[in-house]
Amino acid sequence: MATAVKTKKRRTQAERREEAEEKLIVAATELVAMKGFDGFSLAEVGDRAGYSRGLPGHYFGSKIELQNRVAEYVVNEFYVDAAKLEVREHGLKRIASLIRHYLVSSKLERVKALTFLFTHAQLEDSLKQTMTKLHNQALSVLKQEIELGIENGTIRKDVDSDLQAGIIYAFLRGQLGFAVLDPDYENVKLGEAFIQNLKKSLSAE
Amino acid sequence: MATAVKTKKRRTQAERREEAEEKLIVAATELVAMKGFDGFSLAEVGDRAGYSRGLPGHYFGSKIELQNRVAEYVVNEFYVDAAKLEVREHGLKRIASLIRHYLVSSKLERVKALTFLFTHAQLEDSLKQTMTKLHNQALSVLKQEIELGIENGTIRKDVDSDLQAGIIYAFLRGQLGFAVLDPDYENVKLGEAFIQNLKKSLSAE
DNA sequence: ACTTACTTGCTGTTCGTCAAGCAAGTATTA
DNA sequence: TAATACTTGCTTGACGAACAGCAAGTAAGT
Repeated sequence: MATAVKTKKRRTQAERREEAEEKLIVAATELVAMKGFDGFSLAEVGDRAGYSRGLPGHYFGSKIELQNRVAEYVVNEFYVDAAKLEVREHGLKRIASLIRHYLVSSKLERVKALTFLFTHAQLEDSLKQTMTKLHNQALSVLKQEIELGIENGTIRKDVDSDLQAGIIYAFLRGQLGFAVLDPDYENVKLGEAFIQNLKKSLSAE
Repeated sequence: MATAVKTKKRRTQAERREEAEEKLIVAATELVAMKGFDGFSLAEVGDRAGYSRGLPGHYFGSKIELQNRVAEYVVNEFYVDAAKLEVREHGLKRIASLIRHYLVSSKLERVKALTFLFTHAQLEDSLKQTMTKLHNQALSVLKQEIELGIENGTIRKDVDSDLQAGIIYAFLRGQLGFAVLDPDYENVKLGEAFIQNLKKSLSAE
Protein backbone atom coordinates (compact mmCIF):
# COMPACT_ATOMS: atom_id res chain seq x y z
CA MET A 1 0.00 0.00 0.00
CA ALA A 2 2.57 2.46 1.07
CA THR A 3 4.69 1.97 -1.99
CA ALA A 4 1.67 1.75 -4.31
CA VAL A 5 1.13 5.49 -3.86
CA LYS A 6 4.20 6.17 -5.81
CA THR A 7 3.12 5.32 -9.36
CA LYS A 8 6.44 6.22 -10.93
CA LYS A 9 8.98 3.51 -11.11
CA ARG A 10 12.61 4.33 -11.02
CA ARG A 11 13.62 5.00 -14.62
CA THR A 12 17.06 5.13 -16.09
CA GLN A 13 18.36 8.46 -17.31
CA ALA A 14 18.07 7.26 -20.88
CA GLU A 15 14.42 6.35 -20.35
CA ARG A 16 13.62 9.70 -18.81
CA ARG A 17 15.29 11.51 -21.62
CA GLU A 18 13.66 9.49 -24.35
CA GLU A 19 10.22 9.81 -22.86
CA ALA A 20 10.61 13.56 -22.47
CA GLU A 21 11.82 14.05 -26.02
CA GLU A 22 8.98 12.01 -27.42
CA LYS A 23 6.39 13.90 -25.40
CA LEU A 24 7.84 17.20 -26.54
CA ILE A 25 7.78 16.17 -30.18
CA VAL A 26 4.22 14.91 -29.94
CA ALA A 27 3.15 18.15 -28.28
CA ALA A 28 4.92 20.18 -30.95
CA THR A 29 3.24 18.15 -33.68
CA GLU A 30 -0.16 18.89 -32.20
CA LEU A 31 0.69 22.56 -32.00
CA VAL A 32 1.82 22.64 -35.62
CA ALA A 33 -1.48 21.05 -36.62
CA MET A 34 -3.46 23.51 -34.50
CA LYS A 35 -1.59 26.73 -35.10
CA GLY A 36 0.60 26.33 -38.15
CA PHE A 37 4.28 25.82 -38.67
CA ASP A 38 5.37 28.85 -36.70
CA GLY A 39 2.31 29.74 -34.70
CA PHE A 40 3.49 28.47 -31.34
CA SER A 41 6.26 29.17 -28.86
CA LEU A 42 8.77 26.78 -27.38
CA ALA A 43 7.26 27.56 -24.00
CA GLU A 44 3.88 26.25 -25.17
CA VAL A 45 5.49 23.02 -26.26
CA GLY A 46 7.02 22.48 -22.84
CA ASP A 47 3.76 23.28 -21.06
CA ARG A 48 1.65 21.03 -23.26
CA ALA A 49 4.05 18.13 -22.81
CA GLY A 50 3.94 18.57 -19.03
CA TYR A 51 7.46 19.93 -18.66
CA SER A 52 8.97 23.32 -18.12
CA ARG A 53 8.92 26.08 -20.69
CA GLY A 54 12.68 25.86 -21.10
CA LEU A 55 13.04 22.19 -21.94
CA PRO A 56 12.37 22.31 -25.67
CA GLY A 57 15.12 24.84 -26.21
CA HIS A 58 17.42 22.88 -23.98
CA TYR A 59 17.01 19.60 -25.85
CA PHE A 60 16.56 20.70 -29.41
CA GLY A 61 18.79 23.75 -29.38
CA SER A 62 16.58 25.86 -31.57
CA LYS A 63 13.02 26.09 -32.73
CA ILE A 64 13.79 25.10 -36.30
CA GLU A 65 15.55 22.00 -35.07
CA LEU A 66 12.44 20.97 -33.16
CA GLN A 67 10.35 21.66 -36.24
CA ASN A 68 12.61 19.37 -38.22
CA ARG A 69 12.15 16.66 -35.65
CA VAL A 70 8.41 17.11 -35.95
CA ALA A 71 8.68 16.59 -39.69
CA GLU A 72 10.71 13.41 -39.24
CA TYR A 73 8.25 12.18 -36.68
CA VAL A 74 5.20 12.74 -38.84
CA VAL A 75 6.85 11.15 -41.85
CA ASN A 76 7.82 8.15 -39.78
CA GLU A 77 4.32 7.73 -38.47
CA PHE A 78 3.15 7.51 -42.05
CA TYR A 79 5.57 4.72 -42.75
CA VAL A 80 4.50 2.87 -39.63
CA ASP A 81 0.89 3.24 -40.63
CA ALA A 82 1.47 1.98 -44.14
CA ALA A 83 3.42 -1.00 -42.90
CA LYS A 84 0.39 -2.15 -40.91
CA LEU A 85 -1.71 -2.50 -44.05
CA GLU A 86 -2.32 -6.08 -44.99
CA VAL A 87 -1.54 -7.01 -48.55
CA ARG A 88 -4.23 -9.23 -49.97
CA GLU A 89 -4.04 -8.40 -53.65
CA HIS A 90 -1.83 -6.66 -56.17
CA GLY A 91 -2.17 -4.35 -59.12
CA LEU A 92 -5.21 -2.17 -59.63
CA LYS A 93 -7.10 -3.57 -56.68
CA ARG A 94 -4.33 -2.82 -54.28
CA ILE A 95 -3.88 0.66 -55.70
CA ALA A 96 -7.56 1.24 -55.02
CA SER A 97 -7.13 0.12 -51.41
CA LEU A 98 -4.14 2.37 -50.99
CA ILE A 99 -6.09 5.36 -52.29
CA ARG A 100 -8.99 4.58 -49.99
CA HIS A 101 -6.64 4.19 -47.09
CA TYR A 102 -4.94 7.53 -47.61
CA LEU A 103 -8.17 9.41 -48.11
CA VAL A 104 -10.21 7.83 -45.38
CA SER A 105 -8.10 6.61 -42.54
CA SER A 106 -5.40 9.24 -42.39
CA LYS A 107 -5.58 10.91 -39.00
CA LEU A 108 -6.78 14.44 -39.61
CA GLU A 109 -4.40 15.99 -37.13
CA ARG A 110 -1.41 14.36 -38.72
CA VAL A 111 -2.52 15.41 -42.19
CA LYS A 112 -2.96 18.97 -40.97
CA ALA A 113 0.54 19.05 -39.60
CA LEU A 114 1.74 17.56 -42.86
CA THR A 115 0.19 20.31 -44.97
CA PHE A 116 2.02 22.94 -42.98
CA LEU A 117 5.27 21.05 -43.17
CA PHE A 118 4.93 20.47 -46.90
CA THR A 119 4.24 24.09 -47.61
CA HIS A 120 7.06 25.29 -45.43
CA ALA A 121 9.47 22.95 -47.15
CA GLN A 122 9.72 25.70 -49.76
CA LEU A 123 11.61 27.78 -47.24
CA GLU A 124 13.69 25.35 -45.20
CA ASP A 125 16.05 23.06 -46.98
CA SER A 126 16.22 20.53 -44.18
CA LEU A 127 12.44 20.22 -44.21
CA LYS A 128 12.46 19.85 -47.95
CA GLN A 129 14.74 16.85 -47.72
CA THR A 130 12.57 15.15 -45.13
CA MET A 131 9.46 15.78 -47.17
CA THR A 132 11.09 14.55 -50.35
CA LYS A 133 11.78 11.27 -48.60
CA LEU A 134 8.08 10.79 -47.91
CA HIS A 135 7.29 11.80 -51.46
CA ASN A 136 9.71 9.27 -52.97
CA GLN A 137 8.59 6.53 -50.66
CA ALA A 138 4.96 7.01 -51.64
CA LEU A 139 5.80 7.23 -55.33
CA SER A 140 7.86 4.07 -55.28
CA VAL A 141 5.13 2.09 -53.55
CA LEU A 142 2.64 3.17 -56.20
CA LYS A 143 5.05 2.58 -59.03
CA GLN A 144 5.88 -0.90 -57.86
CA GLU A 145 2.23 -1.76 -57.55
CA ILE A 146 1.57 -0.60 -61.10
CA GLU A 147 4.38 -2.80 -62.34
CA LEU A 148 2.98 -5.75 -60.44
CA GLY A 149 -0.33 -5.04 -62.14
CA ILE A 150 1.35 -5.14 -65.52
CA GLU A 151 2.99 -8.43 -64.61
CA ASN A 152 -0.20 -10.08 -63.46
CA GLY A 153 -2.05 -8.83 -66.52
CA THR A 154 -4.53 -6.46 -64.88
CA ILE A 155 -2.80 -3.34 -66.23
CA ARG A 156 -1.92 -2.56 -69.83
CA LYS A 157 1.67 -3.10 -70.85
CA ASP A 158 2.16 0.35 -72.38
CA VAL A 159 1.40 2.19 -69.14
CA ASP A 160 4.25 4.37 -67.80
CA SER A 161 4.45 3.47 -64.12
CA ASP A 162 6.39 6.59 -63.14
CA LEU A 163 3.92 8.97 -64.68
CA GLN A 164 0.89 7.14 -63.37
CA ALA A 165 2.32 7.00 -59.87
CA GLY A 166 2.89 10.76 -60.07
CA ILE A 167 -0.69 11.34 -61.15
CA ILE A 168 -2.12 9.30 -58.32
CA TYR A 169 0.07 10.97 -55.76
CA ALA A 170 -0.76 14.47 -57.00
CA PHE A 171 -4.46 13.68 -56.80
CA LEU A 172 -4.11 12.40 -53.24
CA ARG A 173 -2.15 15.40 -52.14
CA GLY A 174 -4.60 17.86 -53.65
CA GLN A 175 -7.53 15.98 -52.22
CA LEU A 176 -6.09 15.92 -48.71
CA GLY A 177 -5.53 19.66 -48.98
CA PHE A 178 -9.25 20.15 -49.39
CA ALA A 179 -10.21 17.60 -46.79
CA VAL A 180 -8.21 19.49 -44.23
CA LEU A 181 -10.03 22.71 -45.03
CA ASP A 182 -13.46 21.18 -45.03
CA PRO A 183 -13.94 17.89 -43.15
CA ASP A 184 -17.31 17.40 -44.85
CA TYR A 185 -15.72 17.45 -48.28
CA GLU A 186 -16.86 14.62 -50.48
CA ASN A 187 -13.66 12.79 -50.08
CA VAL A 188 -14.95 9.29 -50.45
CA LYS A 189 -17.06 9.91 -53.52
CA LEU A 190 -14.24 11.69 -55.29
CA GLY A 191 -11.85 8.93 -54.36
CA GLU A 192 -14.16 6.28 -55.80
CA ALA A 193 -14.67 8.28 -58.98
CA PHE A 194 -10.93 8.64 -59.35
CA ILE A 195 -10.50 4.90 -58.90
CA GLN A 196 -13.08 4.30 -61.63
CA ASN A 197 -11.17 6.65 -63.92
CA LEU A 198 -7.98 4.75 -63.23
CA LYS A 199 -9.63 1.48 -64.11
CA LYS A 200 -10.82 2.91 -67.39
CA SER A 201 -7.46 4.34 -68.31
CA LEU A 202 -5.11 1.64 -67.03
CA SER A 203 -6.77 -1.73 -67.09
CA ALA A 204 -5.94 -4.25 -69.73
CA GLU A 205 -8.21 -5.76 -72.47
CA MET B 1 14.82 69.63 -69.95
CA ALA B 2 14.48 71.40 -66.65
CA THR B 3 11.07 69.97 -65.98
CA ALA B 4 12.02 66.58 -67.36
CA VAL B 5 14.15 66.00 -64.30
CA LYS B 6 11.07 65.77 -62.16
CA THR B 7 9.63 62.45 -63.24
CA LYS B 8 6.66 62.61 -60.89
CA LYS B 9 3.58 64.30 -62.18
CA ARG B 10 1.17 65.90 -59.86
CA ARG B 11 -1.31 63.20 -58.86
CA THR B 12 -4.67 63.53 -57.16
CA GLN B 13 -4.96 62.39 -53.58
CA ALA B 14 -7.07 59.44 -54.68
CA GLU B 15 -4.42 58.39 -57.18
CA ARG B 16 -1.66 58.65 -54.61
CA ARG B 17 -3.62 56.58 -52.19
CA GLU B 18 -4.61 53.93 -54.68
CA GLU B 19 -1.11 53.59 -56.05
CA ALA B 20 0.37 53.29 -52.60
CA GLU B 21 -2.13 50.63 -51.53
CA GLU B 22 -1.50 48.61 -54.65
CA LYS B 23 2.26 48.80 -54.25
CA LEU B 24 1.97 47.72 -50.66
CA ILE B 25 -0.20 44.75 -51.55
CA VAL B 26 2.13 43.69 -54.35
CA ALA B 27 5.11 43.95 -52.03
CA ALA B 28 3.29 41.95 -49.39
CA THR B 29 2.40 39.27 -51.94
CA GLU B 30 6.04 38.93 -52.92
CA LEU B 31 7.01 38.65 -49.29
CA VAL B 32 4.41 35.96 -48.65
CA ALA B 33 5.81 34.02 -51.60
CA MET B 34 9.39 34.47 -50.40
CA LYS B 35 9.01 34.03 -46.66
CA GLY B 36 5.68 32.42 -45.97
CA PHE B 37 2.38 33.64 -44.64
CA ASP B 38 3.78 35.15 -41.47
CA GLY B 39 7.46 35.40 -42.15
CA PHE B 40 7.67 39.13 -42.75
CA SER B 41 7.06 42.33 -40.84
CA LEU B 42 4.86 45.25 -41.76
CA ALA B 43 7.99 47.39 -41.84
CA GLU B 44 9.46 45.19 -44.58
CA VAL B 45 6.35 45.64 -46.65
CA GLY B 46 6.62 49.43 -46.43
CA ASP B 47 10.31 49.39 -47.31
CA ARG B 48 9.93 47.04 -50.25
CA ALA B 49 7.11 49.13 -51.69
CA GLY B 50 9.22 52.26 -51.38
CA TYR B 51 7.31 53.81 -48.50
CA SER B 52 7.86 54.19 -44.81
CA ARG B 53 7.78 51.32 -42.40
CA GLY B 54 4.60 52.62 -40.80
CA LEU B 55 2.37 52.87 -43.83
CA PRO B 56 1.10 49.30 -44.03
CA GLY B 57 -0.20 49.44 -40.49
CA HIS B 58 -1.70 52.84 -41.14
CA TYR B 59 -3.67 51.74 -44.21
CA PHE B 60 -4.61 48.20 -43.41
CA GLY B 61 -5.04 48.51 -39.67
CA SER B 62 -3.54 45.16 -38.83
CA LYS B 63 -1.29 42.55 -40.29
CA ILE B 64 -4.02 39.98 -40.77
CA GLU B 65 -6.09 42.53 -42.67
CA LEU B 66 -3.22 43.07 -45.08
CA GLN B 67 -2.82 39.32 -45.43
CA ASN B 68 -6.48 39.08 -46.35
CA ARG B 69 -6.02 41.75 -48.98
CA VAL B 70 -3.11 39.76 -50.37
CA ALA B 71 -5.36 36.72 -50.66
CA GLU B 72 -8.03 38.71 -52.49
CA TYR B 73 -5.41 40.18 -54.77
CA VAL B 74 -3.89 36.84 -55.72
CA VAL B 75 -7.29 35.27 -56.30
CA ASN B 76 -8.30 38.20 -58.49
CA GLU B 77 -5.14 37.94 -60.54
CA PHE B 78 -6.06 34.34 -61.26
CA TYR B 79 -9.46 35.42 -62.55
CA VAL B 80 -7.91 38.12 -64.71
CA ASP B 81 -5.46 35.63 -66.10
CA ALA B 82 -8.10 33.08 -66.90
CA ALA B 83 -10.28 35.70 -68.58
CA LYS B 84 -7.46 36.43 -71.04
CA LEU B 85 -7.52 32.87 -72.34
CA GLU B 86 -9.03 32.67 -75.78
CA VAL B 87 -11.76 30.12 -76.19
CA ARG B 88 -11.31 28.22 -79.43
CA GLU B 89 -12.89 24.91 -78.60
CA HIS B 90 -15.08 23.24 -75.99
CA GLY B 91 -15.26 19.98 -74.12
CA LEU B 92 -12.26 17.74 -73.68
CA LYS B 93 -9.95 19.83 -75.82
CA ARG B 94 -10.59 22.94 -73.83
CA ILE B 95 -10.16 21.08 -70.56
CA ALA B 96 -6.78 19.99 -71.85
CA SER B 97 -5.83 23.59 -72.62
CA LEU B 98 -6.96 24.70 -69.19
CA ILE B 99 -4.84 22.04 -67.52
CA ARG B 100 -1.83 23.00 -69.62
CA HIS B 101 -2.39 26.63 -68.83
CA TYR B 102 -2.53 26.10 -65.08
CA LEU B 103 0.50 23.85 -65.01
CA VAL B 104 2.72 25.76 -67.39
CA SER B 105 1.94 29.42 -67.42
CA SER B 106 1.06 30.07 -63.82
CA LYS B 107 3.53 32.58 -62.44
CA LEU B 108 5.65 30.70 -59.95
CA GLU B 109 5.69 33.53 -57.43
CA ARG B 110 1.92 33.77 -57.43
CA VAL B 111 1.54 30.03 -57.03
CA LYS B 112 3.96 30.08 -54.13
CA ALA B 113 1.96 32.77 -52.38
CA LEU B 114 -1.15 30.76 -53.10
CA THR B 115 0.17 27.63 -51.42
CA PHE B 116 0.85 29.54 -48.24
CA LEU B 117 -2.54 31.20 -48.33
CA PHE B 118 -4.29 27.91 -48.98
CA THR B 119 -2.60 26.18 -46.13
CA HIS B 120 -3.20 29.02 -43.73
CA ALA B 121 -6.88 29.07 -44.63
CA GLN B 122 -7.15 26.26 -42.09
CA LEU B 123 -6.51 28.79 -39.37
CA GLU B 124 -8.13 32.04 -40.50
CA ASP B 125 -11.78 32.01 -41.37
CA SER B 126 -11.62 35.11 -43.54
CA LEU B 127 -8.88 33.55 -45.62
CA LYS B 128 -10.85 30.36 -45.89
CA GLN B 129 -13.75 32.22 -47.44
CA THR B 130 -11.57 33.94 -50.00
CA MET B 131 -9.90 30.69 -50.93
CA THR B 132 -13.21 28.88 -51.18
CA LYS B 133 -14.27 31.47 -53.73
CA LEU B 134 -11.32 30.60 -55.94
CA HIS B 135 -11.99 26.93 -55.43
CA ASN B 136 -15.64 27.22 -56.47
CA GLN B 137 -14.82 29.41 -59.42
CA ALA B 138 -12.31 26.90 -60.75
CA LEU B 139 -14.65 23.97 -60.14
CA SER B 140 -17.54 25.64 -61.92
CA VAL B 141 -15.43 26.45 -64.98
CA LEU B 142 -14.35 22.83 -65.22
CA LYS B 143 -17.81 21.50 -64.57
CA GLN B 144 -19.35 23.69 -67.21
CA GLU B 145 -16.77 22.61 -69.72
CA ILE B 146 -17.49 18.96 -69.03
CA GLU B 147 -21.16 19.58 -69.59
CA LEU B 148 -20.43 21.32 -72.86
CA GLY B 149 -18.41 18.29 -73.83
CA ILE B 150 -21.36 16.05 -73.09
CA GLU B 151 -23.58 18.30 -75.20
CA ASN B 152 -21.28 18.32 -78.18
CA GLY B 153 -20.82 14.58 -77.96
CA THR B 154 -17.11 14.41 -77.09
CA ILE B 155 -17.76 13.24 -73.52
CA ARG B 156 -19.85 10.28 -72.42
CA LYS B 157 -23.34 11.05 -71.14
CA ASP B 158 -22.99 9.13 -67.90
CA VAL B 159 -20.06 11.21 -66.63
CA ASP B 160 -20.67 13.08 -63.37
CA SER B 161 -19.44 16.59 -64.06
CA ASP B 162 -19.11 17.56 -60.38
CA LEU B 163 -16.96 14.60 -59.50
CA GLN B 164 -14.78 14.89 -62.57
CA ALA B 165 -14.24 18.60 -62.01
CA GLY B 166 -13.21 17.78 -58.45
CA ILE B 167 -10.73 15.18 -59.66
CA ILE B 168 -9.13 17.53 -62.14
CA TYR B 169 -8.87 20.32 -59.63
CA ALA B 170 -7.35 18.07 -56.97
CA PHE B 171 -4.76 16.86 -59.44
CA LEU B 172 -3.85 20.42 -60.39
CA ARG B 173 -3.53 21.52 -56.83
CA GLY B 174 -1.36 18.59 -55.85
CA GLN B 175 0.78 19.02 -58.90
CA LEU B 176 1.35 22.73 -58.28
CA GLY B 177 2.34 21.86 -54.72
CA PHE B 178 5.20 19.79 -56.08
CA ALA B 179 6.14 22.24 -58.80
CA VAL B 180 6.63 24.90 -56.17
CA LEU B 181 8.99 22.68 -54.21
CA ASP B 182 10.99 21.58 -57.22
CA PRO B 183 10.91 23.77 -60.33
CA ASP B 184 12.45 20.95 -62.36
CA TYR B 185 9.59 18.64 -61.57
CA GLU B 186 8.20 16.88 -64.59
CA ASN B 187 5.16 19.03 -64.66
CA VAL B 188 4.49 18.98 -68.35
CA LYS B 189 4.89 15.25 -68.85
CA LEU B 190 2.63 14.49 -65.92
CA GLY B 191 0.07 16.97 -67.18
CA GLU B 192 0.03 15.32 -70.61
CA ALA B 193 -0.27 11.87 -69.10
CA PHE B 194 -3.16 13.05 -66.96
CA ILE B 195 -4.87 14.48 -70.04
CA GLN B 196 -4.45 11.14 -71.80
CA ASN B 197 -6.02 9.40 -68.83
CA LEU B 198 -8.94 11.80 -68.95
CA LYS B 199 -9.47 11.08 -72.62
CA LYS B 200 -9.53 7.36 -71.93
CA SER B 201 -11.95 7.65 -69.04
CA LEU B 202 -14.28 10.38 -70.27
CA SER B 203 -14.46 10.42 -74.03
CA ALA B 204 -17.43 9.04 -75.90
CA GLU B 205 -17.58 6.42 -78.70
C1' DA C 1 -6.93 77.26 -45.11
C1' DC C 2 -7.55 72.64 -44.38
C1' DT C 3 -7.88 67.96 -45.59
C1' DT C 4 -5.65 63.86 -46.76
C1' DA C 5 -1.29 61.21 -47.65
C1' DC C 6 2.52 59.65 -45.50
C1' DT C 7 6.56 59.42 -41.78
C1' DT C 8 8.87 59.06 -37.42
C1' DG C 9 9.26 58.17 -32.55
C1' DC C 10 7.63 55.45 -28.97
C1' DT C 11 5.74 51.63 -26.11
C1' DG C 12 4.42 47.20 -24.54
C1' DT C 13 4.71 42.54 -25.53
C1' DT C 14 6.17 38.21 -27.12
C1' DC C 15 9.59 34.99 -27.57
C1' DG C 16 14.02 32.60 -28.58
C1' DT C 17 18.23 31.91 -26.38
C1' DC C 18 21.47 31.48 -22.71
C1' DA C 19 23.23 30.48 -18.15
C1' DA C 20 22.97 29.27 -13.50
C1' DG C 21 20.96 26.21 -10.35
C1' DC C 22 18.35 22.18 -8.31
C1' DA C 23 16.96 17.22 -8.60
C1' DA C 24 17.19 12.57 -10.10
C1' DG C 25 20.09 8.78 -11.49
C1' DT C 26 24.76 6.25 -11.74
C1' DA C 27 29.39 4.78 -10.51
C1' DT C 28 32.88 4.11 -7.07
C1' DT C 29 34.70 2.87 -2.84
C1' DA C 30 34.75 0.65 1.37
C1' DT D 1 24.77 -1.83 1.61
C1' DA D 2 25.67 2.68 2.41
C1' DA D 3 28.05 6.89 1.89
C1' DT D 4 30.28 9.93 -1.54
C1' DA D 5 31.52 11.88 -5.97
C1' DC D 6 29.97 12.57 -10.36
C1' DT D 7 26.84 12.91 -14.51
C1' DT D 8 22.69 13.95 -16.75
C1' DG D 9 17.80 15.61 -16.68
C1' DC D 10 15.13 19.39 -15.99
C1' DT D 11 13.68 24.26 -14.16
C1' DT D 12 13.89 29.21 -13.38
C1' DG D 13 15.40 33.85 -14.21
C1' DA D 14 17.08 37.27 -17.21
C1' DC D 15 18.31 39.59 -21.49
C1' DG D 16 17.87 41.37 -25.96
C1' DA D 17 15.84 41.42 -30.51
C1' DA D 18 11.81 41.76 -33.28
C1' DC D 19 7.67 43.64 -34.13
C1' DA D 20 2.66 45.20 -34.15
C1' DG D 21 0.14 49.08 -32.91
C1' DC D 22 -0.40 53.92 -31.78
C1' DA D 23 0.02 58.90 -31.71
C1' DA D 24 1.97 63.02 -32.99
C1' DG D 25 4.28 65.11 -36.57
C1' DT D 26 5.52 66.78 -41.69
C1' DA D 27 4.58 66.94 -46.73
C1' DA D 28 1.52 66.92 -50.68
C1' DG D 29 -2.80 68.02 -52.91
C1' DT D 30 -7.28 70.93 -53.10
